[in-house]
Amino acid sequence: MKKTARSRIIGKSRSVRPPIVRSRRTRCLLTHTVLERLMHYYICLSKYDPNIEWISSPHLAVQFRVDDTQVRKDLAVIGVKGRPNAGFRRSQILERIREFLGLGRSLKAVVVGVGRLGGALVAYRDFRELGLEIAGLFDNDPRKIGGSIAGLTILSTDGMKSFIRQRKIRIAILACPVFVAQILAHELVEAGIRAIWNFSPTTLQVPSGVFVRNEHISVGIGEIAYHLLPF
Amino acid sequence: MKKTARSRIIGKSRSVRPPIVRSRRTRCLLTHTVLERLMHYYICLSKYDPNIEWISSPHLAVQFRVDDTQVRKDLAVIGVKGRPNAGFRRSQILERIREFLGLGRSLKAVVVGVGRLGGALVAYRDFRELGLEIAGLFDNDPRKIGGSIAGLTILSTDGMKSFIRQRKIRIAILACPVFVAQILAHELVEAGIRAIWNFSPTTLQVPSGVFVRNEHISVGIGEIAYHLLPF
DNA sequence: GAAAGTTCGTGAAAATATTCTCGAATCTCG
DNA sequence: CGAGATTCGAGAATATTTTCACGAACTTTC
Repeated sequence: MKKTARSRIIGKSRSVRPPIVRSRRTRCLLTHTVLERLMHYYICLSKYDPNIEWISSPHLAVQFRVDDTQVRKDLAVIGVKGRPNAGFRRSQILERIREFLGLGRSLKAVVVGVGRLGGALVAYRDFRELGLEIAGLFDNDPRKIGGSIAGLTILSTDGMKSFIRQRKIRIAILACPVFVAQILAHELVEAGIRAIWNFSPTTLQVPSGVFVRNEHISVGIGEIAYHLLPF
Repeated sequence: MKKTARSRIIGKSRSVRPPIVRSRRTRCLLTHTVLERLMHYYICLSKYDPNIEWISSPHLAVQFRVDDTQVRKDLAVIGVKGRPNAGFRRSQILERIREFLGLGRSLKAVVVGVGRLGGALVAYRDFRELGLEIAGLFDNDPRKIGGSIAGLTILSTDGMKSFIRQRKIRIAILACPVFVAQILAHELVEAGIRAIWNFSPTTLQVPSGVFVRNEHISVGIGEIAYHLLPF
C-alpha cells in the first residue's frame, strides 16, 4: 500500500505495533515485550516468600522460561543493579517496576458491562495491590442496575459520562457485549477516558491518543489448540 | 550463563520464548506472534456482518492496527489467496485459520477452581464456537461442590484425576488461588493433561511436553499504567 | 590468600519480525 | 478499449528481539 491519503488518516499515528512510549522519569523506552515481561516478573515476585530477598537471573530464567541474559537486560532497562554471585534484590525489582510503570499512584477506573466477566474483574483482588481502583460500575440492563458487587452499586450507563468527567477518571474496563462495545467506547472517549481495557471480542476504533489494550481471552484457545495438534 | 548441568535440566527443551510448533498439515511454522494475530483476526472476523465477504488488507490493517503487508503475510502463511483489487474472502480466512490451528475438532477441557473468574469462563459463550467444550468443573471448597454452572455440576477435586483419565481430556483451565496452583498443575499433568491454561498469577513448573499458557490478567494494568504516565 | 564456582554486565552475533518497494492483476467508468 | 484506482504478492531492506561469549566481581572453601 502506498502512503495514500486514506491510509494516513486513520490510526497509524500512535500505538501502532510496538507501542513505545517515553517514560517521564528517564529517557528510557519500554517496548511492549519488555513491559509484558516486567509485569510477569512483578506479579509473580510479589507473591514470593517474603524471606527470599536475593534472586539470581538464572533462577528467574528457569521460573519464567526465558533466557537469563534476557532477565538481566530487562532489569538493566529499569535500572536495577545486581550483585555478582548473589543476584538481584527482590524488593528493589518490585520497587523499580512499580515506579517505572506508574503502578504506585492510584489509578481510578470504571467497569462498563457487569456480566459474569465484568463482575469477576470487579472482585479481582490483585487489581487493588497494583493500584487499580475501581470507582464505578455501569450497565444498561435494568435488572442489574441498583445491584451491587464488592461494595459498589451498579449504575445506569445514562449517567456514565458525567460520572467519569466529574471524577476525572482516565481508565475504562469494557466488558460488554460486542454489539454495544463501539458505541460505549465512543462515549467513554468523549467523557475523557484515555485508556480502554477491552474485554469484548471486537476491535475498537478510537481517536489517536487513546490507548486500547485488547484482552481477547479466546486467543488462548487458538494457541492451545495449535500446540495440541499432534494429539 | 554457561550451559551448566543445572540450567540444562529444567525447562528450555520445549516451548521456550517463541513457542514454535510444526503443523501436521503443512511444513509451515506458526510463531507465537502470528498465532496471536491470526486468532485476533478470527475472533473479530467471525462476528462480522455475514453479508460482507470480500475484505482487503488495507481495511484489515486499519481495523487491527497493523501494517497491511503484515496482514497479507499472515494470510499467506496459512495459504489464503487474495484477489487483486478485491481482497480476501472472509469465509476462506476463517476456514483456513480454523483448519490450521485445529479449532474445528472439539477440544475437551476441565475447569479447575470455580470462583468468580472460573465461573465466568465456564459461561463464556465464545469458547464453544471455537471448539472448546467444557467437560467438567472442579473445586475443593465443600460449599461449592454440588452446585452447578451452565448446566455442569461442580465436582470435588478428589475425583479429578480419574475423571480426566477416563474421558481422555487434554486441556485444563486453571483458575484457582495461587497457593494451590502448582499442586493442582502437578496432579493435572499426572492425569494426562497436555495443555494448561493458567489464570492464576503464578508461574507453573511442568515437565517439558506440557504446554502452559499464562493468562495473567493483571499484566494489562502494567501496560495501561505505563501509557498513562504522562497524565 | 589462592582456587573454584557463581553471577553480573555488556558488546557482538544471530534470529525474528516488520516495513518498504514495486511490478502485475483486477475492477470501474467513460 | 484504455486510463485510473485499488490491491495482491514477494523479495529486499530495516528494525527489533533474543542469544552468545566472555571479562570482571564477589563468595566460599581449603
